[in-house]
Amino acid sequence: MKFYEIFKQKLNEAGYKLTTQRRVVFEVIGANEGKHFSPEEIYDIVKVDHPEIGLATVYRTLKLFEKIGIIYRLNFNDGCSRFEMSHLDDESHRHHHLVCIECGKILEVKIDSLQELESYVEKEYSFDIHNHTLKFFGLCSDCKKRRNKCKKESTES
Amino acid sequence: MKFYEIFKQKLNEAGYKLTTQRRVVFEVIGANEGKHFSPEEIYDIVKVDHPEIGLATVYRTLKLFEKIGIIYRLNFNDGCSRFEMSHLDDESHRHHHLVCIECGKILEVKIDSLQELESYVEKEYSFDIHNHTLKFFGLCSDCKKRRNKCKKESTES
DNA sequence: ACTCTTGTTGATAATAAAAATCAAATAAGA
DNA sequence: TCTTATTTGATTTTTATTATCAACAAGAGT
Ligand SMILES: [Zn+2]
Ligand SMILES: [Zn+2]
Ligand SMILES: [Zn+2]
Ligand SMILES: [Zn+2]
Repeated sequence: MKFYEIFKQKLNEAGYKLTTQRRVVFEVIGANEGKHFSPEEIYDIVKVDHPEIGLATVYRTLKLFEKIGIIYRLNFNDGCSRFEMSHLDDESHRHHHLVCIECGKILEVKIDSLQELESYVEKEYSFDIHNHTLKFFGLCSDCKKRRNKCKKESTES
Repeated sequence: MKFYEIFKQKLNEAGYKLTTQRRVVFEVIGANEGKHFSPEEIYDIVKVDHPEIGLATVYRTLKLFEKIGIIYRLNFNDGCSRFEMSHLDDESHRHHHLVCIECGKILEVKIDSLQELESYVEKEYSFDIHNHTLKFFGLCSDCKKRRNKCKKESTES
């Protein structure tokens, strides 16, 4: 798969080193499409073949991957962040999530409308929609201006 | 406003008492439409007129309000839950949020499309969309069945 | 208004996710 | 290989949220 090449490239572009720990975490997430792992869950999988890797490193790595656009951070209101690979080679594949308020099961939806989507989902997945949430992440006009003016003292967050 | 009457009714229907603490928290949220307060922020406002009310009560009350549908819990990935009044008398008013990834500012969007919405937002708000998240909350087919069969031993979560 | 019962509260301790610390280890370029 | 800035593992710290529990108060019935 070429995901790995893109991953290495993104790391490099951002000025980060390719370490064993980062490669291993990347592989765990990449090998589990459709899953939405928490840091602890990823840590448990990583430990099997690499017991020397620490939990703190998993947290750090996930934060870094999110920052450089390798993964998405998801929130299902279950007390922790969850992560999935971002579709590096096809950004249009961004999918939506169905969260069961009873059993917590998470289903993925591969289409991108909303009005149609709701009725489609209710029928096709036999899912009773109680609520939905839509968020946009981006830059407001103020920050676009500010970002253009002062590109100098850009330090890490 | 009739919000308060609906609030009292919902509390009553669910078998909860109307306490001073609950009334005060309700008033703080109701008097701040367009805001998205964290528990701590609500606590700070509540304290001004009611220093006897404790933080734990604010957390408990918010959780209760969410459960009976008085408020929505929002997540902007800033380390805490945030809350806003649900539109009790007009459910169709559910709005969407613009979250600036730089300054954290939150803007509200009052329309309900998505494809049109994206281009509308980019122009009208001069906002660069980097990402969006859509979640549906509801019941999957399995749980609908299960819920129909065993409505007996329904205890609190 | 008084009582009784049960839900509720305030103060505090307990949890748990995530971040910070820091000496030791290591990737990557010369 | 050597150098050096980056990264890591183990651990502690931080902080949002929940649990605990005795004291308290809402609301139904008298
Ligand atoms: Zn997904
Ligand atoms: Zn379910
Ligand atoms: Zn809002
Ligand atoms: Zn901004």
